[in-house]
Amino acid sequence: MRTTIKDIARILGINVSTVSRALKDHKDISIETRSEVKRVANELHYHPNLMAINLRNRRSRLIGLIIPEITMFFFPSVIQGIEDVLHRNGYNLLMLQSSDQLQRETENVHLCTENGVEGLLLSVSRQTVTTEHLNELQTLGVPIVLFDKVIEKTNLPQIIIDDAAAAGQAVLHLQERGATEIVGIFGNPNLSITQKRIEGFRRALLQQGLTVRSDAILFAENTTEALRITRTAMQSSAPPNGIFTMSDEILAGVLPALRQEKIAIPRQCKVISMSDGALPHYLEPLVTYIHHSGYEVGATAAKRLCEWIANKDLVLPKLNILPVTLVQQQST
Amino acid sequence: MRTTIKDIARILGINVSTVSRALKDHKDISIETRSEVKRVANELHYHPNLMAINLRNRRSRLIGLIIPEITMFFFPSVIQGIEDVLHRNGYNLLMLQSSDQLQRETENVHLCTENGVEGLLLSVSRQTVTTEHLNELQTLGVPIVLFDKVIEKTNLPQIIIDDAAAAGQAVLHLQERGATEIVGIFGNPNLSITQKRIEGFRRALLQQGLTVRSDAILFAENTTEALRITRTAMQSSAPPNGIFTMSDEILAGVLPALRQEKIAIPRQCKVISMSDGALPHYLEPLVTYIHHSGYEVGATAAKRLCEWIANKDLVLPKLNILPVTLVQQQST
DNA sequence: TTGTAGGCGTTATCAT
DNA sequence: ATGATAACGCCTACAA
Repeated sequence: MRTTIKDIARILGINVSTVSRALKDHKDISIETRSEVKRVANELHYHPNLMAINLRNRRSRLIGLIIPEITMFFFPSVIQGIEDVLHRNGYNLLMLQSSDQLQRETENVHLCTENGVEGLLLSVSRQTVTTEHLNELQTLGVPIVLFDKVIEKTNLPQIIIDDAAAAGQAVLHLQERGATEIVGIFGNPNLSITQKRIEGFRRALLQQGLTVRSDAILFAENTTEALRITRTAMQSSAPPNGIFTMSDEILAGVLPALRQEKIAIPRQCKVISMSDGALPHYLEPLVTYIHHSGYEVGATAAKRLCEWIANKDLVLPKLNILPVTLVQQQST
Repeated sequence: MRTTIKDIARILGINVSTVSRALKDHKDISIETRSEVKRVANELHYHPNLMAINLRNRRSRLIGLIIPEITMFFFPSVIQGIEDVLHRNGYNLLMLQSSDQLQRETENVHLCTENGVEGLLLSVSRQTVTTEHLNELQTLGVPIVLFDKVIEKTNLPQIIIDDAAAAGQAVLHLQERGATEIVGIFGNPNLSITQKRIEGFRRALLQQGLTVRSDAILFAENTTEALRITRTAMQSSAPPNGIFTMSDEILAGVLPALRQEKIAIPRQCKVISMSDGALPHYLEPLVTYIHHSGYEVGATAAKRLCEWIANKDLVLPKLNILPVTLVQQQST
């Protein structure tokens, strides 16, 4: 049985309200009483019961985080950014995975509602196209901030990078380095980040007067598929001499594929990726990438959320677009 | 204002207890009342308040997870394993990072106590040498399971791999493949996993009659240090022809270092690592590794914890040692 | 079949 | 300076 303020009150022969106040150094309580109370509290290893406090105060100090899946790419640093900021603001993190399923995402939203989270950070699943499942939280006035994998049609604030521009910049760079036949490999096409990166990619191809091959835009749901699809592309009669990958996950398949196909990088084929800057440094050759910081995305999302919670009247800008930078290495 | 059973009761002109029971299909309540209650509950978007329920039931359905840091290696899959199992058992995950600091770890234990977690999964920081800071939770009878980065001197159950054997197996393999001058690169020496891997490494060297070089055991706190230290080793008058790395994090520095030093792998130097099996497949050449599954470690830890919570009298075995397997690739 | 009342641990309000 | 009490939302004997 854990000690409660009742226990302390009983032992000291005083009232619970006195104990409660003494514990938080309320100035009405005499110094002696305060120290007495604290002494006993210490002896009995008293710890306040947050469930009771939260119930009473109608605050949970809990923030929900729902992401598709914790892979080794991108999300670890995002979570770090989130956890750091939340911790500094006195919030705790309720971590939930949707496994890229709308149903699990919806379940998780329920859980957030029921646990009384004060805010939600959400990166949506592949199957999510509306914000309907967020209504219950929104109705309760719980701030929600989307990040990375967001939804277009919504008024919820979003923390993202300029996906289209980043993809465009990549194409430009490939061209400058001499690539003429460029292929882009993208993730799940339902995601808005995929759409935007495709759009930027395609527009850049056109603007640079580059040929838009029939296989210019390829899709891979994971690393394995990326490997397979790349090999196929390289075995075609007219293999590309420039490849853009929209994520580390895809890049991780592309490089081994090129190796298996004995393609010299960058001589026969140049490679550029979007990345948060870890994987490209482990690969051979070192891969040129458009850097977008997962940590920053997470930290910014958390920061905005905290601001919003602190001031419910605050209207966050709908878009918070983080900068990206080109890091040139050996693959281009 | 969120709807409560009171609201529903008032609207229907019945008692809250009736509502409470109707909501959970208590058989005493008439079918009509039940459906009436549910109808209204739905209309008003009723969601039970878990803070209240938990307070009343003295259960939080919350499991605390404290890890040093969410890096891209190992922990993502561990967390996946944990989340999967907990979700299946109806628990939620309170995620906390210690940033490898005992003080933050202790703070986090407090948070767990105050949030009333029903169990704790802990992978300790570099600075943690005793379980003193867990006393408050243990006193309350909250089950604690350690995993991966554990502490030797404790009775708490631990989910680990056979670290010493794994390191030994690695040495054996290096030798079989022809390495004679073997160096091991290890992480923080305070951690028990480091100690055990060193022990297994050293013992295997001796047992195989291999020379134990003065630089046989090197330490690197992170990828960058691993890179630096490897370059230094390779520049020495007698560079090793076999390297064992105890983790992906270190391996990620070693391979680029060998590349920079223009060392041919495996011809001039063979490389083997312990890994959960992602990174070795991205590197060039593909790296041979002793596979230990992060997912299994996480899932097992969570499973054991749930069993223990379900049956407090259960005495978990102190050690739960998961198997490892050798995956040979091109680097040896 | 439904209602009443007490309590989970805490705090805020009002008294004393 | 301290005490009494009600309330946060829910559940459960026990009573009716």
